[in-house]
Amino acid sequence: MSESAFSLPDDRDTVRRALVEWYEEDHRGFPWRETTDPYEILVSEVMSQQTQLERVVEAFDGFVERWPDAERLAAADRSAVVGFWSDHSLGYNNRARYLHEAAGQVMAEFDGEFPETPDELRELQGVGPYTANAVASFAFNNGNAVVDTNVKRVLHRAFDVPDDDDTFADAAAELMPAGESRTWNNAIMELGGVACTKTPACDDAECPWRAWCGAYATGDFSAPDVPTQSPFEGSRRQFRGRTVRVLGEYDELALSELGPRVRVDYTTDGEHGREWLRELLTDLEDDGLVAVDTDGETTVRLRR
DNA sequence: GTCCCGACAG
DNA sequence: CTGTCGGGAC
Repeated sequence: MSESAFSLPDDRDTVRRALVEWYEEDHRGFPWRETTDPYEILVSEVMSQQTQLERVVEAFDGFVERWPDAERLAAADRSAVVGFWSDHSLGYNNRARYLHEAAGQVMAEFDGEFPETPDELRELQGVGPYTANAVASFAFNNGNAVVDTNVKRVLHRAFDVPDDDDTFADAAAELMPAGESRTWNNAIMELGGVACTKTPACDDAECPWRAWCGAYATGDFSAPDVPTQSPFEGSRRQFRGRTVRVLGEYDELALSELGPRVRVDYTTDGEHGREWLRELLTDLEDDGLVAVDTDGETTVRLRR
């Protein structure tokens, strides 16, 4: 934390209070905002990574109903968890595996007692800096300032924080009122989610920071670059996803049965044939999502 | 096409 | 530090 390359308002308490009051006045009522159970919070956070929140709600309710705690998730077959993930179109099937593994870690490494600090939470599979602070905050009110794309956009626009991860972390930490990570992190992400959106809704959402906001003053609402995704249609990602979805419908499938169900132009010796499929399956196997059995005719299933 | 409360492997 | 990981909604 050297020179401050940004300038937060002097009357920080006023700025903070304005946001907290705005949040408490009215905000979206997601189910994970009604609980402080660290397991449920973790589930919601992992689901929310790169997936629209509206789509997470249904999946979240179904998931915690089926696997109500870490103990029962850890005891579940991975195939069931990955199958659920796929059925609910949550994307990134690896995250289902992470969650399953993390539940096992809580049981085995933490004696069934959820870790409460960001550093300990980071030890769980699939939990990075964002998720560690989010769980510590929302479950235990014990986190640091979270920095996600929403927070970056808000800080960049409002207070000219430059597009640099360390600087964002410093600025976010400096702005957060000590000991209020639960409310604060919810509030600043809500701001980014409903007011300081890509197309800003400052007045409609009655943004509480209009009086201090650089972008609101200048009209320059440019935001930090978000890396553009390669097209999904026809991508390897798409075929991985299809493979997992198909395998979720069967106990076990031979390559010749799986291939045509994954892509219509599948022909054993063609451009996208057995060779291509084997390679795809090797990756899925390395990711711990499927199991390939080469005794006799090669068959595939979701990994238990 | 673009976006979405990131994390991990190489 | 860069590429990869799903898929629905707009």
